[in-house]
Amino acid sequence: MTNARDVLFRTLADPTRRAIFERLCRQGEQTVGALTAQAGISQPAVSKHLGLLRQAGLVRDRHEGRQTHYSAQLGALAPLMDWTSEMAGFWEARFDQLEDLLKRMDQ
Amino acid sequence: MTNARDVLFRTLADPTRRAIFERLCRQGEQTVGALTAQAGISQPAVSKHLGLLRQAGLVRDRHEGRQTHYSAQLGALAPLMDWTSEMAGFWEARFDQLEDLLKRMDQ
DNA sequence: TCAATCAATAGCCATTTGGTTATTGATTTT
DNA sequence: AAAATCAATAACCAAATGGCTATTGATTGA
Repeated sequence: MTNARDVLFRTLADPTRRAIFERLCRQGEQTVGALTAQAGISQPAVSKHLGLLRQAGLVRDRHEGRQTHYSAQLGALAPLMDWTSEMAGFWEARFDQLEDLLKRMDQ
Repeated sequence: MTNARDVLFRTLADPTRRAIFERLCRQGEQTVGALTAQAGISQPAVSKHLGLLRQAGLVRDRHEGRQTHYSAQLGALAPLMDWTSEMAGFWEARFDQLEDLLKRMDQ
């Protein structure tokens, strides 16, 4: 019942987690250590957030020795954009209906 | 510290609440009773969701006798679109940097 | 006027969530 | 080989969240 869109919205809802994702978008690939250094929370907390971001498809990880590098997967934002324009579309459709109605009333 | 964007993401995170907003987008203005009839939760629960949606600027209410009509405020989605394209922008900027680097290496 | 209806609020409860510290497994470094 | 470092996992906890029932206030209908 809980689809990909639900997961996406829920994952992006937390400000700390979104900040981590934003940083990966702005600055590209980062290690867990680098992300922890500026997140203001503990390393395990950061790892947990990264795990959720990965489950949502928003980041991917790359292991290199004992470090793990994470990077943003921008494509994962597509459902978000789709949803937004879908909502905008409904709104416009209703606006057009109203316009038609007014046009008919005018005649 | 908790800005409008935070509120927006947090408000849209819950599937039930988002479904209510979607319905208002698709079908236009609805009363609390109409929304409750298909939400699968109690009237007070629906009212609570509507209260949060209103706080986020996603809906507005209109009182008419003892009924309250709610409608979607599409403009409130702008920060969401802005954020998404901002993220996409960062990604592209880094892509360009990479492209430049490769071009320089090629010479 | 009295009963019925509509929506908001109050008060409560179970679950989820985001954080912590402690530990473990794996890889480097000395 | 032993010590140090990095990131994931485990176990726990407090706070936030989303739901419920009961109630209230306001409006409408009989």
